[in-house]
Amino acid sequence: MTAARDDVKGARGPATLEDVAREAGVSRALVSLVMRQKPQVSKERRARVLAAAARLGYRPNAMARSLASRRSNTVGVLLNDLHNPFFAEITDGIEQVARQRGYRVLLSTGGRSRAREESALEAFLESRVDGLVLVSTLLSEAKISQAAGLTPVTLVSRTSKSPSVDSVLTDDVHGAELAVAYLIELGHRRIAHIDGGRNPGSRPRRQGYERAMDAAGLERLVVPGDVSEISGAEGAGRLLALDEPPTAVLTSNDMAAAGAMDRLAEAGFSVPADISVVGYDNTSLAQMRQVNLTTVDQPRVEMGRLAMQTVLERIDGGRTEAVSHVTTPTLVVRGSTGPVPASPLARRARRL
Amino acid sequence: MTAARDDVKGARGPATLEDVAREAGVSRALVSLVMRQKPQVSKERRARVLAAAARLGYRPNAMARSLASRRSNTVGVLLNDLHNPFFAEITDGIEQVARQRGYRVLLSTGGRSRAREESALEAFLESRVDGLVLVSTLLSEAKISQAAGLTPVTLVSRTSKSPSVDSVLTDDVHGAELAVAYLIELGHRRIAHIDGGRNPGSRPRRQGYERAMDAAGLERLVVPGDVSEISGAEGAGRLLALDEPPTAVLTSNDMAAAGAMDRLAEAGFSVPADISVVGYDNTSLAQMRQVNLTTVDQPRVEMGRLAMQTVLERIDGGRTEAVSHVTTPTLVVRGSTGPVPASPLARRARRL
DNA sequence: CCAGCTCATTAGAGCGCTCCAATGTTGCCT
DNA sequence: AGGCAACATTGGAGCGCTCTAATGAGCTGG
Repeated sequence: MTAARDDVKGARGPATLEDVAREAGVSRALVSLVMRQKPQVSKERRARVLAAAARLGYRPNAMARSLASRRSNTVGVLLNDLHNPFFAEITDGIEQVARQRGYRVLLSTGGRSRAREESALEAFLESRVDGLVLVSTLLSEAKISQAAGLTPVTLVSRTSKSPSVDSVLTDDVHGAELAVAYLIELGHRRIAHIDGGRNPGSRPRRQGYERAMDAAGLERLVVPGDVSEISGAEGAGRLLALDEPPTAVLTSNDMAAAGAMDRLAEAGFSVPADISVVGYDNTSLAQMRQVNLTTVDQPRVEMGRLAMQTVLERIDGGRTEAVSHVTTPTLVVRGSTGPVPASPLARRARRL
Repeated sequence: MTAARDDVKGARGPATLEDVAREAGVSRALVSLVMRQKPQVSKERRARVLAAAARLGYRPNAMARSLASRRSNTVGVLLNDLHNPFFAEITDGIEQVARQRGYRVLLSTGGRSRAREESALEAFLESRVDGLVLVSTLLSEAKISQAAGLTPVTLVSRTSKSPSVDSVLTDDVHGAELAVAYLIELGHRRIAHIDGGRNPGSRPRRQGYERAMDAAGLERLVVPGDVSEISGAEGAGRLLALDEPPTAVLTSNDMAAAGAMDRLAEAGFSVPADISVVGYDNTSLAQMRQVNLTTVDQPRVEMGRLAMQTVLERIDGGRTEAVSHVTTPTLVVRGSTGPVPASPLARRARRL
């Protein structure tokens, strides 16, 4: 009845293929065939092996399996920041495809630190994952193409010159342009941008902002920042400290926008009556009614799916030329934007 | 200059220990010793090996290493829901300790689905992780103790009768009592609870609610739900449809609270003027000024740290008796709660 | 000057699995 | 009845590493 292990030379860890073979009275190879669902096994043998395996509570050792087969059936996913809902949504897409294709997904975070991303990457490489999806990674070009030399790599929200790296992205320049164009349409002239720093995606977004401002003949107003709530708040603080604060702000992502709105509210400004705010990503955060943020949508789940498909094309399909999928962003108008206030100067005067 | 590989019988994957040994003119064992930073290696040899390894771009194969050493130096972390910031914060704590103790963390999500959690657990078990942290897991008692029989398991926000499973939790009964007591103090009598369903943590929270209501001689009002924004919104909808809606609501977590507030706003109710809302977890969500949610704080990062420490005590320290760390929740009062409205009936009349 | 040590180094046997070539076994056709 | 497919099954050689016990070198002391 009982486990039927612990017999030969005492309990030694979990049951192995060999134990199952002995228990079923067949060869190790046969058990291996059964475990891998190979067709060329007779019904009776298969049943016998399965029964023996169940009796012993056998669970294949993934390491041994990968070592021998040289495939781990696993794709590593490196997430820039677990706190940003954007990454959860990308991951949803990744997992959908992985599940349906029988792949395993292993997640790791960089915590918005390049050093931590590097060590996570190293760990994935040492584990010999079959492929890698790097989402908004902070990793250097060099590290990325080095990794790509070892295993298929797909970048999400980030580009690479390397000819062996695929990518899935959104046309962020265009996204930012959409946002700025909309603000201009609302009558805003003094439109600021809180930069996203060295985060991938931030550069094209700033470029889009600049391009749209230039095209409209408006003066650029960029303050440094990154993609966290804190930095959004700081950026807003900087803008409010100006002699002539902007009437609208485009941030580099939704979290920064939330931080900015927070700070604006704290300073007694009302959004959008006094100042309009536009985010980027259309994460669940932006969708909350309390936040109700006008933002630029990226098809996150679809991007995740695409990324997984792309990496699998190299793993299974043997594709070798780099591909780059670029999706089109759309503006989602919500309550954080409104017409330019009648007299911005009056407001400023009030504050003095 | 170049890679110096691809020589013997063509390019065959990444460099191995053996390649390095050959390159350095030493035995495989010596290279192994150097790689594992063992002290008993002479300075010159060590340098020679390191140089050879660098020259070949050698990267140890984690699978082979684990297979041979029977340790993976990796702890698997199973997260219930990547979308809930609660889990990101727990993970922060886990990673802090892992990093400082030289352990590797592998993340996996259940996506709030028991089946998916089961397959993620299975994957971890097959990979022979050295330990497991299950955060708010939906897994059955049976699966959990089965897993615990194979590797150290620490539960976060969940209990288990199994004598081989450790846990880190918050006194949720007390937390919910705090919240209800506060609402009562504000004058509320009609206080509802949107249940968290089968999610771990939800039961004690409901019990705390019930206990506090009973103690105050108030009538319980519980509607079903779970821990998502959607369910919070639905729960709020149910409550609003009552003949006599409550003047205050305690939800099972912050996300549900956000959903509920969303729905209340949609229905034209103002929070807290018409109705007070209390969440649970004090996640970053609750802290946002736009949400500004009164909630029950759990020391999330500390809980994550504790969980990792606990699992490492079994792995490294050899502890075998189960331990259970219970932290104390505190109420964080913010803007979503206020005194009971003067005439709740008037408001109701207004809606008819 | 060599026994007796210490210490760096190495050979070799696994770890648990996959995979290929080789070995039965059965059935079918002529 | 003999021969040959076709198929199920197996032995054994790895996969890349660790670990133990054994080896060899260098040193000390009597």
